[in-house]
Amino acid sequence: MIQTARYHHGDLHATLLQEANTLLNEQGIEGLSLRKLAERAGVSRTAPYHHFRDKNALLCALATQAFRQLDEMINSQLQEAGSQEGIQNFVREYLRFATENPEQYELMFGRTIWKGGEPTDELKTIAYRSFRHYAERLATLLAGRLPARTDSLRVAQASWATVHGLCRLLIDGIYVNREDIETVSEQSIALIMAALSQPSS
Amino acid sequence: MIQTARYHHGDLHATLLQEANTLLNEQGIEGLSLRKLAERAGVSRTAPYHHFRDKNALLCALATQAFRQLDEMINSQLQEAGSQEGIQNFVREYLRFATENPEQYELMFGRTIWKGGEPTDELKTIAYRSFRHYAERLATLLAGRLPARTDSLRVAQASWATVHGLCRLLIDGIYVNREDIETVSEQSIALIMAALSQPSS
DNA sequence: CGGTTATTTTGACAGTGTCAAGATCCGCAG
DNA sequence: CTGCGGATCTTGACACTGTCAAAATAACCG
Repeated sequence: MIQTARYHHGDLHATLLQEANTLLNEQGIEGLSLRKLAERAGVSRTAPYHHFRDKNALLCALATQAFRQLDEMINSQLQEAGSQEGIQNFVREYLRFATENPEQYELMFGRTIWKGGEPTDELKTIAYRSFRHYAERLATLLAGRLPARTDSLRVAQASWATVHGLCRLLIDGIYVNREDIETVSEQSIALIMAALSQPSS
Repeated sequence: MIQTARYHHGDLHATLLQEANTLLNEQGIEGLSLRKLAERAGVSRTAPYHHFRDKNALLCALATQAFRQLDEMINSQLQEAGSQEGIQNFVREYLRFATENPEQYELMFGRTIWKGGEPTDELKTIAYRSFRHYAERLATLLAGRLPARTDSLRVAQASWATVHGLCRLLIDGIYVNREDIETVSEQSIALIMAALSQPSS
């Protein structure tokens, strides 16, 4: 895509991203080191530094990719089905995305990027866009059906928190077993749906 | 408590835990290194290894402490107020606990312990106990008011996921700003309450 | 007092991210 | 075609991490 680098290696930039992704999925975020990555790409330890300012930049680029994927999923999922079924399908797809790519999800929403090293502007943009698409969709769905002093943005945040929290519990294996995914997911969906149908004070 | 260690240092075991806690709160989990810790305690780098098998054991002990604190809070919060107000107060207290001690919360529920190094049996026990106390309380509250084929355990997991998810978003600063805590918290509480009042299929 | 044991230290090793300097190679101006 | 500038890559180094082995020290118990 980007026309950089067809010198020694060919296209290190792309190779690094690709190799980093497989390394991430194989060994998790804590097993992803620049030196291992460089070795896999067949270059010296410091070669990646000419394509990414530091490790944080590499991780942000990786997360950006994943968010683009997520954003696509959100859009295609929420575009059709004007009713609440669209939301339900979105939640199911979101959970599938997270549980099938736990390491990517961890990278996207984990503290490594958002607390440790500052997230790139590009990453912040795409990350917020995903949420905004969901929030906007929810807003049109709830239009006029919300009691006074209830912002649809808040509903979007609260419901996202529900799904996000479930993902974290599932991925890290806390309080929710892997085999209970189905049941708990449906219960969480019911939780959100109840709030959408019967918004209380 | 444990009668070990009144030799050279006095009580290294306790000192390490204490100093680790302040170091955790000061610099976060990624700033907590055994060497820094040892230096603060005034001992050599490898001295801690005679009180904790490895870094993971130290972190687990730290998390265990925090969970004991959380469990106490849960019990005192859910004991009184038989109605739903008890739940509401619990959620508010939980959010306060997490946002006031973000590093501890991260340690308790973060991937460092639950994914990276295996959690201690002691930690697993106390961690699950906290959740169980909440689940049991919720069960008596929902007794008889749940539609068939709806397990109260699932409701407990789903609602915990909501609060947990909100904590993560708040702490890591994703999608929810620090200044929106109040509003989003109330919205999340409303979300849970709606589900408790009007449990759908 | 002496020996066993718990505790602490020193030395070392592999691994990490990152910087500084030098080497190498491509593309483009002359 | 030649040579130069800049992009790309490598080597060497530094500080930091967790952890092990072996030696040193101090406490306790008989």
